[in-house]
Amino acid sequence: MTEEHPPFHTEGCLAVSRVLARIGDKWSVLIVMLLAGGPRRFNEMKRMVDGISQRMLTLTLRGLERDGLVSRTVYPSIPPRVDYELTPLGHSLREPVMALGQWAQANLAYIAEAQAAFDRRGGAPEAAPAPAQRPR
Amino acid sequence: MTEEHPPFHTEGCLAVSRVLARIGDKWSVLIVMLLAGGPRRFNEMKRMVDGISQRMLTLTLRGLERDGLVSRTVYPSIPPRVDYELTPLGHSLREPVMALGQWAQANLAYIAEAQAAFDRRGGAPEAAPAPAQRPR
DNA sequence: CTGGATCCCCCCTGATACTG
DNA sequence: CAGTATCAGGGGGGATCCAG
Repeated sequence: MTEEHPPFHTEGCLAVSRVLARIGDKWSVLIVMLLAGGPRRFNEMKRMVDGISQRMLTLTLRGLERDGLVSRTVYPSIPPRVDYELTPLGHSLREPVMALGQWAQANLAYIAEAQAAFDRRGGAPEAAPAPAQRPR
Repeated sequence: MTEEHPPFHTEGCLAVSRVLARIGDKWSVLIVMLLAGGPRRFNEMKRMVDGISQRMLTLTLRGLERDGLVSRTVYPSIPPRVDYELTPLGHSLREPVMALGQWAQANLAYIAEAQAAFDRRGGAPEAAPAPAQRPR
Protein backbone atom coordinates (compact mmCIF):
# COMPACT_ATOMS: atom_id res chain seq x y z
CA MET A 1 0.00 0.00 0.00
CA THR A 2 1.76 3.09 -1.12
CA GLU A 3 -1.31 5.12 -0.46
CA GLU A 4 -1.75 7.91 2.02
CA HIS A 5 -4.05 7.00 4.86
CA PRO A 6 -6.01 9.21 7.16
CA PRO A 7 -4.31 9.67 10.50
CA PHE A 8 -6.38 7.05 12.24
CA HIS A 9 -5.95 4.44 9.51
CA THR A 10 -8.11 1.82 11.14
CA GLU A 11 -7.58 -1.37 9.26
CA GLY A 12 -10.41 -1.88 6.90
CA CYS A 13 -12.14 1.45 7.14
CA LEU A 14 -11.18 2.53 3.68
CA ALA A 15 -11.76 -0.91 2.28
CA VAL A 16 -15.18 -0.94 3.89
CA SER A 17 -15.95 2.39 2.36
CA ARG A 18 -15.10 1.15 -1.09
CA VAL A 19 -17.18 -1.97 -0.64
CA LEU A 20 -20.02 0.10 0.71
CA ALA A 21 -19.82 2.38 -2.27
CA ARG A 22 -20.51 -0.72 -4.30
CA ILE A 23 -23.05 -2.72 -2.33
CA GLY A 24 -24.33 0.12 -0.21
CA ASP A 25 -26.81 1.17 -2.83
CA LYS A 26 -30.48 0.50 -2.65
CA TRP A 27 -30.64 -2.88 -4.36
CA SER A 28 -27.33 -4.72 -4.54
CA VAL A 29 -27.64 -6.53 -1.24
CA LEU A 30 -31.19 -7.57 -1.99
CA ILE A 31 -30.05 -9.04 -5.29
CA VAL A 32 -27.16 -10.87 -3.70
CA MET A 33 -29.42 -12.32 -1.05
CA LEU A 34 -31.93 -13.30 -3.68
CA LEU A 35 -29.32 -15.02 -5.83
CA ALA A 36 -28.09 -16.87 -2.78
CA GLY A 37 -30.97 -19.24 -3.43
CA GLY A 38 -29.70 -20.18 -6.84
CA PRO A 39 -29.62 -18.88 -10.42
CA ARG A 40 -32.44 -16.60 -11.48
CA ARG A 41 -33.74 -15.09 -14.66
CA PHE A 42 -34.21 -11.40 -15.25
CA ASN A 43 -37.96 -11.01 -15.02
CA GLU A 44 -38.10 -13.62 -12.34
CA MET A 45 -35.94 -11.39 -10.19
CA LYS A 46 -37.88 -8.32 -11.17
CA ARG A 47 -41.04 -9.93 -9.89
CA MET A 48 -39.41 -11.15 -6.71
CA VAL A 49 -37.78 -7.95 -5.63
CA ASP A 50 -40.92 -5.90 -6.01
CA GLY A 51 -40.31 -2.23 -6.14
CA ILE A 52 -37.24 -2.34 -8.28
CA SER A 53 -37.53 -0.82 -11.71
CA GLN A 54 -36.27 -2.62 -14.74
CA ARG A 55 -33.62 -0.01 -15.16
CA MET A 56 -32.29 -0.39 -11.66
CA LEU A 57 -32.28 -4.16 -11.89
CA THR A 58 -30.23 -3.95 -15.06
CA LEU A 59 -27.81 -1.44 -13.63
CA THR A 60 -27.45 -3.30 -10.35
CA LEU A 61 -26.77 -6.59 -12.09
CA ARG A 62 -24.26 -4.88 -14.35
CA GLY A 63 -22.43 -3.49 -11.39
CA LEU A 64 -22.37 -6.79 -9.56
CA GLU A 65 -21.23 -8.57 -12.68
CA ARG A 66 -18.50 -6.03 -13.22
CA ASP A 67 -17.23 -6.61 -9.70
CA GLY A 68 -17.17 -10.33 -10.27
CA LEU A 69 -19.91 -11.02 -7.74
CA VAL A 70 -22.44 -12.21 -10.26
CA SER A 71 -22.09 -14.18 -13.47
CA ARG A 72 -24.35 -13.68 -16.44
CA THR A 73 -25.16 -16.59 -18.74
CA VAL A 74 -27.00 -16.07 -21.99
CA TYR A 75 -28.85 -18.95 -23.62
CA PRO A 76 -29.39 -18.06 -27.27
CA SER A 77 -32.83 -19.62 -27.32
CA ILE A 78 -36.21 -18.26 -28.24
CA PRO A 79 -37.38 -16.54 -26.26
CA PRO A 80 -33.99 -15.37 -25.02
CA ARG A 81 -33.01 -16.57 -21.61
CA VAL A 82 -30.44 -15.05 -19.30
CA ASP A 83 -29.43 -16.56 -16.00
CA TYR A 84 -27.77 -14.62 -13.25
CA GLU A 85 -25.84 -16.49 -10.64
CA LEU A 86 -23.62 -15.75 -7.69
CA THR A 87 -19.94 -16.37 -8.30
CA PRO A 88 -17.82 -17.91 -5.54
CA LEU A 89 -16.77 -14.38 -4.68
CA GLY A 90 -20.41 -13.37 -4.54
CA HIS A 91 -21.17 -16.25 -2.23
CA SER A 92 -18.29 -15.34 0.03
CA LEU A 93 -19.77 -11.89 0.39
CA ARG A 94 -22.86 -13.42 1.90
CA GLU A 95 -21.06 -14.24 5.11
CA PRO A 96 -20.17 -10.72 6.22
CA VAL A 97 -23.47 -9.47 4.86
CA MET A 98 -25.34 -12.03 6.89
CA ALA A 99 -23.35 -10.96 9.92
CA LEU A 100 -24.57 -7.46 9.31
CA GLY A 101 -28.03 -8.85 8.89
CA GLN A 102 -27.84 -10.59 12.26
CA TRP A 103 -26.82 -7.34 13.85
CA ALA A 104 -29.57 -5.47 12.05
CA GLN A 105 -32.27 -7.85 13.15
CA ALA A 106 -31.00 -7.94 16.68
CA ASN A 107 -31.00 -4.16 16.96
CA LEU A 108 -33.75 -2.90 14.69
CA ALA A 109 -36.12 -2.39 17.57
CA TYR A 110 -33.42 -0.68 19.57
CA ILE A 111 -32.65 1.67 16.70
CA ALA A 112 -36.30 2.44 16.13
CA GLU A 113 -36.65 3.30 19.77
CA ALA A 114 -33.59 5.53 19.67
CA GLN A 115 -35.02 7.33 16.66
CA ALA A 116 -38.34 7.84 18.34
CA ALA A 117 -36.66 9.16 21.47
CA PHE A 118 -34.46 11.45 19.41
CA ASP A 119 -37.39 12.87 17.50
CA ARG A 120 -39.37 13.23 20.67
CA ARG A 121 -36.80 15.40 22.32
CA GLY A 122 -36.67 17.73 19.36
CA GLY A 123 -34.15 16.14 17.09
CA ALA A 124 -36.09 17.06 14.00
CA PRO A 125 -38.79 19.57 14.86
CA GLU A 126 -39.69 20.08 11.22
CA ALA A 127 -43.42 19.90 11.88
CA ALA A 128 -43.26 21.53 15.27
CA PRO A 129 -43.32 25.19 16.27
CA ALA A 130 -40.45 24.33 18.62
CA PRO A 131 -38.63 27.49 19.66
CA ALA A 132 -34.86 27.42 19.48
CA GLN A 133 -34.57 25.48 22.66
CA ARG A 134 -31.55 23.52 23.74
CA PRO A 135 -31.98 20.43 25.87
CA ARG A 136 -29.84 21.07 28.88
CA MET B 1 -47.84 -12.96 9.53
CA THR B 2 -49.50 -9.70 8.97
CA GLU B 3 -46.86 -8.45 6.63
CA GLU B 4 -46.29 -9.26 3.02
CA HIS B 5 -42.81 -10.55 2.37
CA PRO B 6 -41.03 -11.02 -0.90
CA PRO B 7 -41.21 -14.64 -1.96
CA PHE B 8 -37.65 -15.43 -1.01
CA HIS B 9 -37.82 -13.70 2.39
CA THR B 10 -34.26 -14.59 3.33
CA GLU B 11 -33.88 -13.78 6.96
CA GLY B 12 -32.15 -10.49 7.32
CA CYS B 13 -32.28 -9.24 3.76
CA LEU B 14 -34.77 -6.53 4.53
CA ALA B 15 -33.09 -5.70 7.79
CA VAL B 16 -29.78 -5.46 6.01
CA SER B 17 -31.29 -3.10 3.51
CA ARG B 18 -32.51 -0.81 6.22
CA VAL B 19 -29.18 -0.82 7.97
CA LEU B 20 -27.44 -0.20 4.71
CA ALA B 21 -29.72 2.70 4.02
CA ARG B 22 -28.33 4.16 7.20
CA ILE B 23 -24.64 3.33 7.22
CA GLY B 24 -24.31 2.75 3.51
CA ASP B 25 -23.75 6.40 2.85
CA LYS B 26 -20.43 7.92 2.09
CA TRP B 27 -19.27 8.81 5.58
CA SER B 28 -21.09 6.94 8.35
CA VAL B 29 -18.77 3.98 8.46
CA LEU B 30 -15.73 6.20 8.43
CA ILE B 31 -17.09 8.14 11.37
CA VAL B 32 -17.93 5.00 13.31
CA MET B 33 -14.47 3.59 12.72
CA LEU B 34 -12.95 6.88 13.71
CA LEU B 35 -14.94 7.07 16.93
CA ALA B 36 -13.93 3.53 17.73
CA GLY B 37 -10.69 5.06 18.98
CA GLY B 38 -12.49 7.12 21.57
CA PRO B 39 -14.46 10.36 21.89
CA ARG B 40 -13.70 13.09 19.41
CA ARG B 41 -14.55 16.73 18.95
CA PHE B 42 -16.22 18.16 15.90
CA ASN B 43 -13.38 19.93 14.18
CA GLU B 44 -11.01 17.24 15.27
CA MET B 45 -13.03 14.78 13.25
CA LYS B 46 -13.36 17.17 10.39
CA ARG B 47 -9.61 17.35 10.13
CA MET B 48 -9.16 13.62 10.45
CA VAL B 49 -11.64 12.51 7.87
CA ASP B 50 -10.29 14.77 5.17
CA GLY B 51 -12.63 15.31 2.32
CA ILE B 52 -15.79 15.55 4.33
CA SER B 53 -17.56 18.87 4.31
CA GLN B 54 -18.68 20.47 7.50
CA ARG B 55 -22.26 20.02 6.43
CA MET B 56 -21.88 16.32 5.78
CA LEU B 57 -20.10 15.77 9.06
CA THR B 58 -22.96 17.45 10.86
CA LEU B 59 -25.61 15.51 8.98
CA THR B 60 -23.80 12.21 9.40
CA LEU B 61 -23.36 12.72 13.12
CA ARG B 62 -27.00 13.71 13.41
CA GLY B 63 -28.09 10.53 11.70
CA LEU B 64 -25.84 8.34 13.81
CA GLU B 65 -27.00 10.08 16.92
CA ARG B 66 -30.61 9.66 15.93
CA ASP B 67 -30.09 5.95 15.48
CA GLY B 68 -28.51 5.70 18.88
CA LEU B 69 -25.09 4.80 17.53
CA VAL B 70 -23.39 7.95 18.67
CA SER B 71 -23.86 10.11 21.72
CA ARG B 72 -23.36 13.85 21.74
CA THR B 73 -22.11 15.62 24.81
CA VAL B 74 -22.06 19.39 25.08
CA TYR B 75 -19.74 21.11 27.51
CA PRO B 76 -21.01 24.64 28.06
CA SER B 77 -17.50 26.00 28.26
CA ILE B 78 -15.74 28.72 26.36
CA PRO B 79 -14.94 27.98 23.69
CA PRO B 80 -17.82 25.54 23.33
CA ARG B 81 -16.84 21.92 23.28
CA VAL B 82 -18.84 19.01 21.96
CA ASP B 83 -17.73 15.43 22.24
CA TYR B 84 -19.03 12.65 20.05
CA GLU B 85 -18.71 9.13 21.28
CA LEU B 86 -19.80 5.68 20.25
CA THR B 87 -22.65 4.25 22.29
CA PRO B 88 -22.60 0.55 23.24
CA LEU B 89 -24.86 0.00 20.25
CA GLY B 90 -22.40 1.88 18.08
CA HIS B 91 -19.56 -0.25 19.36
CA SER B 92 -21.48 -3.41 18.68
CA LEU B 93 -21.89 -2.31 15.08
CA ARG B 94 -18.13 -2.36 14.72
CA GLU B 95 -18.02 -6.13 14.77
CA PRO B 96 -20.07 -6.83 11.64
CA VAL B 97 -18.55 -3.81 9.97
CA MET B 98 -15.09 -5.13 10.69
CA ALA B 99 -16.14 -8.45 9.23
CA LEU B 100 -17.13 -6.64 6.10
CA GLY B 101 -13.81 -4.87 6.23
CA GLN B 102 -11.95 -8.16 6.44
CA TRP B 103 -13.78 -9.38 3.40
CA ALA B 104 -13.17 -6.14 1.58
CA GLN B 105 -9.45 -6.20 2.21
CA ALA B 106 -9.20 -9.84 1.29
CA ASN B 107 -10.99 -9.36 -2.00
CA LEU B 108 -10.26 -5.85 -3.16
CA ALA B 109 -7.58 -7.03 -5.56
CA TYR B 110 -9.88 -9.71 -6.87
CA ILE B 111 -12.64 -7.22 -7.45
CA ALA B 112 -10.33 -4.80 -9.17
CA GLU B 113 -9.21 -7.60 -11.45
CA ALA B 114 -12.78 -8.57 -12.21
CA GLN B 115 -13.59 -4.99 -13.07
CA ALA B 116 -10.60 -4.71 -15.36
CA ALA B 117 -11.51 -7.95 -17.09
CA PHE B 118 -15.11 -6.84 -17.45
CA ASP B 119 -14.13 -3.55 -18.98
CA ARG B 120 -11.58 -5.25 -21.20
CA ARG B 121 -14.13 -7.55 -22.78
CA GLY B 122 -16.39 -4.67 -23.63
CA GLY B 123 -18.49 -4.38 -20.54
CA ALA B 124 -18.69 -0.65 -20.83
CA PRO B 125 -17.75 0.49 -24.31
CA GLU B 126 -19.26 3.86 -23.58
CA ALA B 127 -17.19 5.89 -25.94
CA ALA B 128 -20.39 6.44 -27.83
CA PRO B 129 -19.90 8.78 -30.75
CA ALA B 130 -22.40 11.50 -29.90
CA PRO B 131 -25.77 10.41 -31.20
CA ALA B 132 -27.53 13.35 -32.79
CA GLN B 133 -29.25 14.31 -29.61
CA ARG B 134 -31.59 17.23 -29.38
CA PRO B 135 -32.49 18.82 -26.11
CA ARG B 136 -36.02 19.99 -26.54
C1' DC C 1 -38.13 -12.14 -22.57
C1' DT C 2 -34.09 -9.14 -22.07
C1' DG C 3 -32.57 -4.71 -21.73
C1' DG C 4 -31.05 -0.32 -24.12
C1' DA C 5 -32.42 4.81 -24.55
C1' DT C 6 -34.66 8.79 -22.99
C1' DC C 7 -37.09 12.09 -19.98
C1' DC C 8 -37.41 14.01 -15.67
C1' DC C 9 -37.61 14.83 -10.71
C1' DC C 10 -35.70 14.86 -6.31
C1' DC C 11 -32.18 14.39 -2.99
C1' DC C 12 -27.60 14.16 -1.85
C1' DT C 13 -23.62 16.75 -1.60
C1' DG C 14 -20.38 20.52 -1.71
C1' DA C 15 -19.17 25.58 -1.23
C1' DT C 16 -19.89 29.64 0.98
C1' DA C 17 -21.54 32.89 4.38
C1' DC C 18 -23.34 33.80 8.83
C1' DT C 19 -24.42 33.15 14.06
C1' DG C 20 -23.56 32.01 19.10
C1' DC D 1 -15.08 26.09 18.15
C1' DA D 2 -19.62 24.32 16.75
C1' DG D 3 -22.91 24.63 14.20
C1' DT D 4 -27.09 26.61 10.85
C1' DA D 5 -28.78 28.77 6.31
C1' DT D 6 -28.74 29.11 1.62
C1' DC D 7 -27.72 28.24 -3.17
C1' DA D 8 -26.24 25.49 -7.11
C1' DG D 9 -24.83 21.25 -9.49
C1' DG D 10 -24.76 16.20 -10.32
C1' DG D 11 -26.41 11.90 -10.07
C1' DG D 12 -29.50 8.27 -8.45
C1' DG D 13 -33.59 6.33 -9.52
C1' DG D 14 -38.48 5.75 -11.55
C1' DA D 15 -41.58 5.61 -15.80
C1' DT D 16 -41.94 4.85 -20.39
C1' DC D 17 -40.93 3.69 -25.13
C1' DC D 18 -38.54 0.91 -28.24
C1' DA D 19 -35.44 -2.74 -30.16
C1' DG D 20 -33.37 -7.47 -30.64
